[in-house]
Amino acid sequence: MSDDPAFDVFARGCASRVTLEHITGRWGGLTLSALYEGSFRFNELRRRVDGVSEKMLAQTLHALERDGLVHREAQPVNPPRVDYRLTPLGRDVAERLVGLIALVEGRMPEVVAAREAYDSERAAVTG
Amino acid sequence: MSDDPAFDVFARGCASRVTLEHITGRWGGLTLSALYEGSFRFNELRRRVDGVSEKMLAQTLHALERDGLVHREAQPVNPPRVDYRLTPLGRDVAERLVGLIALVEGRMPEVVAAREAYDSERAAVTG
DNA sequence: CAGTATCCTGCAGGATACTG
DNA sequence: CAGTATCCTGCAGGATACTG
Repeated sequence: MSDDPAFDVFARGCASRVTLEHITGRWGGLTLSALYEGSFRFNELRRRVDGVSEKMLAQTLHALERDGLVHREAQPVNPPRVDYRLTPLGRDVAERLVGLIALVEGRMPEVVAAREAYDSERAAVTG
Repeated sequence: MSDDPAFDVFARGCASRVTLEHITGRWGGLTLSALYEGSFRFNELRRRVDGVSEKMLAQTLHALERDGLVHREAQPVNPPRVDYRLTPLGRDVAERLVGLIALVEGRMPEVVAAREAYDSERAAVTG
């Protein structure tokens, strides 16, 4: 469709688009960002990522582990102890994600102002 | 819950988390990345963002416009002509997004290798 | 603790038809 | 062309109970 080498991310079924969805998905980005701050156990992560269910955290961690972004280390003790941390690749990805989050957070005043302008303009038309 | 100023992104209901979801959502990221390459009309965008429906593209563009990331310019001609392009803020955000995509694309060999390792390990246990 | 298994529901999002 | 309106469905993802 295009000779631009980056264009194929827009295609459905593109392998990198799947990975991107794991990274930027509802829980993926939050989980990677949380792990950017250190190594955490399953329930520690659950507490850090507000609103995530057991099921979704497990599913998210599996996907990220499979993609080579997260390393899972299970110690054979009782009760079990499992630690999750970023791989080098995961760290590089998380770094960009954290940068994006910081950018958005820093510019929320602009976003809020834009919303107010947008809403008041619509209100003027409708009302 | 934490004194880390960046920690509140993890909280549900946090305003920046909503914007982040628009940016990284299923169609938001793809749309911003497409617009990073220039200005496009509605149906041009539809063709560029493979798989997006009219409804979802309209909805995505509304959200991004409201957040001040995309500028919509409607010319009062018949048939109508509407062009979408990034605002300065949208450009800054899209730049990071494109960087993230490039990073992931460039390191897909690692991802693929990790998947194979993960799958063969599981197959060894199950089979 | 670190998960898995099951059941269930809301809503994201697709398909289709229509409009200024 | 650039959308909106309606209807409908699959599945993301929550709640709950259970397990090694």
